[in-house]
Amino acid sequence: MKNENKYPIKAVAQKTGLSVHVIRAWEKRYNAVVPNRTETNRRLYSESDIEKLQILLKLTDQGHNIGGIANLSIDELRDLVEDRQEPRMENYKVQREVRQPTDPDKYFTSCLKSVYALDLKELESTLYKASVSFSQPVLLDRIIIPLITHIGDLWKEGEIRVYHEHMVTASLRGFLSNLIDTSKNSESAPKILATTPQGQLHELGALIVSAVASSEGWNVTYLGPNLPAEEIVGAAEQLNCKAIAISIVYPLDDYMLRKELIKFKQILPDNISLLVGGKGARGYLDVLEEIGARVILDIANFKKSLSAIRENKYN
DNA sequence: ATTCTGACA
DNA sequence: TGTCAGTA
Repeated sequence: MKNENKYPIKAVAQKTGLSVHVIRAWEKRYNAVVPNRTETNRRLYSESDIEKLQILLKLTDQGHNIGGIANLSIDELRDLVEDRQEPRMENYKVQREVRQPTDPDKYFTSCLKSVYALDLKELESTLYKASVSFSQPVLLDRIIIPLITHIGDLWKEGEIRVYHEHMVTASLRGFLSNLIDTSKNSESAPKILATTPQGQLHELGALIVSAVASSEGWNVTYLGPNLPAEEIVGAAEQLNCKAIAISIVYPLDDYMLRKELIKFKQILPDNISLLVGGKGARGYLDVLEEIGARVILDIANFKKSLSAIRENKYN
């Protein structure tokens, strides 16, 4: 009857928001959480292990040093968390309930259900709830991006209809643009343009890019999908952008798109970086190399390119 | 494919 | 805290 050790370290990382490295480091350095092991030496965490890690994260976010609190018991840690604005109020009941459903996976699943049901209201309301429950990185990495890539896969396999994708697009366009302009304030922030090239109607990838760039501190202008190269470059020049991000989904070998991409080589000023991402980008590696574009294969990659561009003053 | 340890930035 | 190497 010992079924308490269910979670491999990656699952724990996802549920807590800590990286697997930090989880191991806290164990090695402070014995914060010392899980059981499998016969092959892999860590297996219990529910209470996870709960302790969640509380530790909360406390370190509040300014506590991990070294000072790592050895405390779960109960002692709980006490530290509760003393806040209204220390002697009896809302500890409420606190318990709010803490439990804090799993991004649940929101992701719920969003997906809404898509199948074509329930736009439900989808938007779930997204909204998620946006107030999680930090922007968690929201993007654990809910929005998985949702979009999942929808993309389903669409490619013919599991869903065009109108499903349109619904998600419509809903996320509004939602993400909120996310984007609430955080773009600084005049000094580097500017980036996000769009899809002519012929590319699927804008979800460009929306992700916009959201990620925004969360990385860029001033994002989202132009919507299906724009000719001249227009994209023109807008980027007028806005004085350091970078242009375009997203390509399909097909993998579109002659018109190749032509369109080559135009960039002629009209793109060399002080503007061109970033090209999306599942479809792989089909155009040769052209992209020729026009000097950076190919973006995943979000982590994209973030790195963004900071690289920001560093190099001359791009 | 995932995780583990240890070294290093 | 992140990343890389070399294993199991």
